[in-house]
Formats: sequence, structure tokens, C-alpha cells
Amino acid sequence: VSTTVRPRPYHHGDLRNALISAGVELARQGGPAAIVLREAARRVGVSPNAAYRHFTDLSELVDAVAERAFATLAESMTDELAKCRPSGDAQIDAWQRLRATGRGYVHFAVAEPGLFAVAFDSTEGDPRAGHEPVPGPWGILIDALQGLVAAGLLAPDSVDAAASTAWSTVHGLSLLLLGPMRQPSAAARERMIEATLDMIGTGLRQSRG
Amino acid sequence: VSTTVRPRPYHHGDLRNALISAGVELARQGGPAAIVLREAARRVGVSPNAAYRHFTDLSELVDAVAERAFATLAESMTDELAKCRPSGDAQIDAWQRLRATGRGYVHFAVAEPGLFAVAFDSTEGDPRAGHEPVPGPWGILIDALQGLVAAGLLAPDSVDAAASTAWSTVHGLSLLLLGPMRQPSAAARERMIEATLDMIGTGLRQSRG
DNA sequence: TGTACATCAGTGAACGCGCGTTCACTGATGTAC
DNA sequence: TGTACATCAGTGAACGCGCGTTCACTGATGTAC
Repeated sequence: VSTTVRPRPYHHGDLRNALISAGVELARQGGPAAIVLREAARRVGVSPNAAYRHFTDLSELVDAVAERAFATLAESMTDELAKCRPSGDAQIDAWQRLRATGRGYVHFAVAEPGLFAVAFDSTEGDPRAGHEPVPGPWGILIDALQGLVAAGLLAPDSVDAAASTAWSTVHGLSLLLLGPMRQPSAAARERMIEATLDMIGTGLRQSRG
Repeated sequence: VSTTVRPRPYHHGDLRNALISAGVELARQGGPAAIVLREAARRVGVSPNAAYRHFTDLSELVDAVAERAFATLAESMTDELAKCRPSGDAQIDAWQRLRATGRGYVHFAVAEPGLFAVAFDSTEGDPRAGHEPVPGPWGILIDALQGLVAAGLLAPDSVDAAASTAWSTVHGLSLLLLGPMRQPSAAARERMIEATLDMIGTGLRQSRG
């Protein structure tokens, strides 16, 4: 095979993206601290300083990885939303869609703890700020809550408060499942998730009255 | 003054504790990663290797710092409990005491983000495992829930589920307040805390029926 | 169509840094007789 | 009460490591004429 090895061209062609991908891989395994510039370069097969053509700083690479992590989190939420089948009852559907966003959030956290940590480690300011053009996790949650409003299940001026409570609950559950309450079985985990989503629901119903 | 400076004795006398305290201080400022053996030794005024008389490892120092962090968290919860004044109504009091534990938890997280991070970074297994002889955060929460049971407000076999939901909610709120939703005013923060505690209450009331 | 040359994207070697940890040591302490 | 000596708790110097970053450089690319 050695004769047919295509020699790597001098110019990589897409080094910036390749480095970010390597960074994502590192983050998946070891969280934010594992994003190491030299190691990313090593994996891409490039000298460490080549990275400086594309990032002024290590922190810029980390930011780029965090952005991808956020996008993947949003994707997990929309994936779960896509599984929702209309029931014919608009109110039931609205609740289901809210649950789906939460479920997607927690599933991502459990499946990708490293990326999850990166997303919330390097968040400067709040996630409401855009990760445009695709709506980020916050936007997706707000959309789901607007769905409740449209179905007459939530007062329009309760959306912000509802969002922050729902987010914090789901975020907390995620960290609990990753850390102090690592569950042995996936089934037990799903039970905890659904129980927590129940609680969010009853909380929101209550605050409506 | 220089003549009256008492020369530091060759033997420190309490180096282990001094190093842990230095580690706590480092953790307060920079979280788990800031616990650096050489720096701790530097602050105590001792050579780096002296630490190895008291810890086999850096990780052993980190563990000791985490233990202190856990104790301080528990303290914050009991402090808040101590503020509860009996109202004459056992049911109201039981709710108030549960709220107090949650409030103490979140207050600690907001006041000491670095220590809070250490506590949950290095948690091996779950926090239910003892930090004896004083009851840890988990024990304090369980106690408060047993209070609800005693007041006839919670089914005895719901305690575990209630504990994990309550914990995850309060934990999530803490992280949210530290990160994505850093609040400008203390008042706004307290409002969010109380709103979340409300939600935990309605959630538990619901699951009782 | 060809050639000069600016620009871009890499290389290789080296830097200084702070870290955890180990080595051989020395000063202080406490116990046995 | 004094002295020998084991033990304990420190010191000072050094190690190897991997890191982020900088330097002067070279190979490839694209544009002007």
C-alpha cells in the first residue's frame, strides 16, 4: 500500500474546520480542559503553529468548539421535536412539544457530557444571545412555550419566567444524571426524566391560574 | 518591627490543615482546576514537597478540599433552616423547612461558585454517601422531606423520588444563576429562587395525590 | 500563453513557563535507659 | 536529670513533561501584465 499512499498536500484546504472537529473530539472525551491546541494540530497532522493562521488564540478555538456544541444540543432538541406526532388535540400537542425539547436537552447532556460541559463552560453572557442563523436551544424552548401560549395554556407574559424555570430544571436534572446521580439503567434514567418533565408541566399549569 | 518578627518554626504544626485551607482559598477563586499543589505550598510558606508528608497525591488534596466544600454547603443549608420560626401550623412549618434547605443550597452556590464547582466536580459516586459525622446536604434534604411525611404531606415511599427531583431542580437553578442567567440584581435572583421553590412545592403536592 | 511576484498557508526549531513529583538531605522532636 | 538515637517534618535542587506561543523560514497559489 505504501506506494499508493496519496501524499498529503502542502495546503490542507480546510484546516480551520479540521481543527475545530479535532477539538470537538477532544472535548467529547475530556471536556473543556481537554481542548488542547497542540493535540488538535497533532491529530490533524499539522504543526502546532499552523493553527495560528486560523485562530489568534487557543481561546478562539475553544469558542468555536463551544459553538458547535451548542448547535449539536439544539439539534438534539429538534430531533426530539421531529418525533412528535400530532394527536388532533392542539393542547396535548403543545405539551408534548415542550416535553420533547426538554427530553432532547437531557438526552444530549447524558450522551455527550464533554460537549455539554464545553457549551456551558464558555458561555459568555446568556444563551439567549444568538447562535444564528439556526435557532439555538433557548430559541427552541421559547418556540415551544409560544406553542403553549397559542394553545391558550400559558399567559403570554409568563413566557420568560416559564422559560427560565423550565431551563433550570432540565439543566439541573442533566447535571444530576451526569454526576451525583449517575443511574445504572437507561430505563431508570428515562423514568427520572419523564418525572421531571411532569413536574415542569404541573408547575406551569399552576402558575397559569 | 523586623526584630520582633517571630521566626517561623521548622515544624509547621498543622501543615495538613493549612494546605487544605490554602486549597479552599484557591478553589474559591478559580474552581477545581485552580487547586494547585505548588501554589498551596507557596501560600503556606512551605516547600512544595513538604505537602507529600501529608498527601500522597495532588488528588488527595483536592478530595480534602471537596470535603470541606461539601461541609460548607451543608452549613449554608442548616443556617437557613435555623432561621425558620415555628408558625404553630406543623404543615406550614414543614414546607418552610424544605424551602429553607433549597434556599441555603442556592445561596451557597451563588456565593461560592468555585467551592460549589469543586464539590460537584470531584464527587465520586453520589452525595448520599456520607460526609460523616455531620449530615451532608443530601441528609439534610431527606430530613426536611421526612418532615413533610411526618406532617402527612408526603407519602413515605415518595421520599426518594421527591429528593431527586427537588435536588435536581435546585441544582439546576444554581448553575443557571451562575452561568447562562447571571442576574443583575440580588432581588431578581431571590425572586427566581422563590419561584423555583414554589414550583417544587406544587410538584410535590401534585405527586402526593 | 507565459512569466514576475505578492500573498497565503504551511514547516521546524525553539522559548519560557508552571506543573507534579522525586532525590538526598537536615533540623526538630520524643522516647528509652 | 542527662544523653543516644530513631523518627518525624521539613528543605533545596532538580527531573521531565506538555503546554501555548513566537521566530524565521519555505512551498504553493493566484493575479497583473
